[in-house]
Amino acid sequence: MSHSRASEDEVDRLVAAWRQERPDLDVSPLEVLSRVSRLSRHLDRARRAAFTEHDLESWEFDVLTALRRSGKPYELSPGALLRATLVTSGTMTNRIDRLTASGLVTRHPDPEDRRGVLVRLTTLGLERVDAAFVGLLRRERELLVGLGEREQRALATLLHTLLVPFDASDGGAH
Amino acid sequence: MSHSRASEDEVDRLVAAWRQERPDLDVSPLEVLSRVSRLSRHLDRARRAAFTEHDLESWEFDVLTALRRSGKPYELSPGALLRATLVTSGTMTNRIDRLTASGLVTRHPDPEDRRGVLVRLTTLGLERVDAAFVGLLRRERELLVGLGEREQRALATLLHTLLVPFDASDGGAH
DNA sequence: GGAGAATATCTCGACATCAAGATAAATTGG
DNA sequence: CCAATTTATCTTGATGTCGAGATATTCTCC
Repeated sequence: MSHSRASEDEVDRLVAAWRQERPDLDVSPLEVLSRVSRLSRHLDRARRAAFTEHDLESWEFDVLTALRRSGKPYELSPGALLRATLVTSGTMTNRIDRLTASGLVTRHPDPEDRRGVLVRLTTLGLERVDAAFVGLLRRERELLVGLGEREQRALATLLHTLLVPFDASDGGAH
Repeated sequence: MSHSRASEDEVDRLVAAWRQERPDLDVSPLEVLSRVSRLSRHLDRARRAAFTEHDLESWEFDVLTALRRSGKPYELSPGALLRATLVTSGTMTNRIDRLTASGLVTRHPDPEDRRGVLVRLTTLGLERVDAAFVGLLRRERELLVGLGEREQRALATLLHTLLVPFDASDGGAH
């Protein structure tokens, strides 16, 4: 059985080059993980393009969606937000500052913990993130046209397996 | 047939939350693409940790490996390097400057094009990148233990399909 | 109930990246 | 063979992120 591929991607070339230069090494892990990295890189660009239509930066979208999907009253602590977005606390403080300045979120003291703060989506923030999310899904669907429904599910499952060890434990970056 | 999953990853939680909040939307693209992004993020961290053992930063490794796998005389133009690493030209200039300062590469005029420059790996650079590459492969293999050989190939093929549209066309970022 | 550890957030300085534009050389067409 | 365009690299300024440490509050447990 031959699994002929329509054409090469950059990782095919990269792996072929390594096999030439280091035939003593098994570079097969790159077939998976270099593709993940490179695809993520391309995705970032596509996402950025999708968001400019809605006057949002990628980092803004990441924070706003975390709040949006938490449900009413669209409110989370900075700590919860940094765990959701995989950035450090200093970065999150900065992001919240800027989102506050542009009127998309507000900061409130946590009534149950005086160390804490709660970040809440404003009406404007809610509108923006909902619009941008619909646009993002449309673009993402386009990126996936090469795969059938069954293949998409298979891919999701395989990625899931790789992700569990990371997400099951704590998550780092504080 | 039931494909029961051992446990949840963060994307399972994220998708479930969206289905609760926006049952009108089909968020299935996230099952694939959010996993790609998050996995890439975790990978970056793992790679960073692997490289510190060899006194290298991730960005240094990216440039040095591109040179390494190009074969003797381990020499590429800045333009070729930026296409290989998906960064902009300003970034690449900066990287080459710093790699030159730390003695891992040298810059030479291109004998065939006086606009051009060739970046060449030094002996030190070659040693470092070879050592780091072996270390990286070891770590990456550990990250893939959850998948059998057959599954890894399937995953690579599916990712390949998504990647081709990006890599077949030009690649952007100049 | 008090000392010490843990937690939550913020501050600040260093730094890598990007985007846009500058410079220089090569290529193309008339 | 010259002008216009394209290509290759570098420069510059703005910005987002990280990492380490500061501050304030809560938790643990003796």
